[in-house]
Amino acid sequence: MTAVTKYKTKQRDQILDCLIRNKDRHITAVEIITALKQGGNPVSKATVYRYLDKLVSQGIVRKYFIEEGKSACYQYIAKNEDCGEHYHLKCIECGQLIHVECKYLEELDSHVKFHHDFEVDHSKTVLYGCCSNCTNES
Amino acid sequence: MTAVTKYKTKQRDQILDCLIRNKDRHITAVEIITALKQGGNPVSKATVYRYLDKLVSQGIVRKYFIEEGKSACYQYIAKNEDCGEHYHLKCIECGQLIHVECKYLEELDSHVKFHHDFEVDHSKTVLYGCCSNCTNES
DNA sequence: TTGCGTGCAAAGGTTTTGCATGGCA
DNA sequence: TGCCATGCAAAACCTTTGCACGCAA
Repeated sequence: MTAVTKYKTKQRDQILDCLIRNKDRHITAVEIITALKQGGNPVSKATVYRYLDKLVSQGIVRKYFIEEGKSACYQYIAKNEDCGEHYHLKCIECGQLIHVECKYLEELDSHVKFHHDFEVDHSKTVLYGCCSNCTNES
Repeated sequence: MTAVTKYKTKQRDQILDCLIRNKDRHITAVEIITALKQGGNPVSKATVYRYLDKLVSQGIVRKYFIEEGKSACYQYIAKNEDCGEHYHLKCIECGQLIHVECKYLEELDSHVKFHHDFEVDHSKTVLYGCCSNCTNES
């Protein structure tokens, strides 16, 4: 967490809007850039990357690395959803992010903590795999 | 799984050796290239990447995408250790990768599968957090 | 001898950075 | 007015690919 966003600008509104419009899926930086350009409000690459970084360090947006090391994906986290406390399942196929509120998974934390001496950071941890829809289709 | 390794070459031996020497941690392609160069047995980038791909598709080496989307990490999987079955904990501070063989965590799979209808892919999943050493230091 | 493997260089793609300009507060 | 934000272009990186040559079997 380096600098903090101080100014409100048209570009930042655009970027955040785009993320919110796609809050039910993840989206790459390039997709954001393309979408804004097509929408008639182009924003430069540098600005998009710089702002995304800030949003991530502020916890407003989550960053994923799934596409074979290629490009990072970003997804807006709604403020009222308290994502710090639960686990996330991310479907590799469709990109769906599933929020899981589950006692069993919460116990996982204490298990890992006491038996493996390791403190899990939920904000950075995602269980990758395949959701039921995608499992059935393939 | 595309092509299969047919020839045994000096370069391949070097690469595999390097992976085995570092079997207790993950290592990037660039690190392998550098190590071999410094060891007096340089192997070209292309060869390293191409061979790593093969090793991965043969299941001899595992590929991770953890380092902030930058470069992929590779780690040799000893044949008798069935790494497909266990979880990985990655310390955000020191970068240590911890292999966890644990019944509790194995149960996690079936739990997630039956209760949340989601099939976890171990090869892509890493639990991020802080190991005991780093927790104590900070 | 055959055909896979290697090396080099170039290309491809994503992300970062330097620097001058623009614009919010 | 003072900074921060933006845009552009260039650079930095990692990885892939084309092609000719080398070498294992």
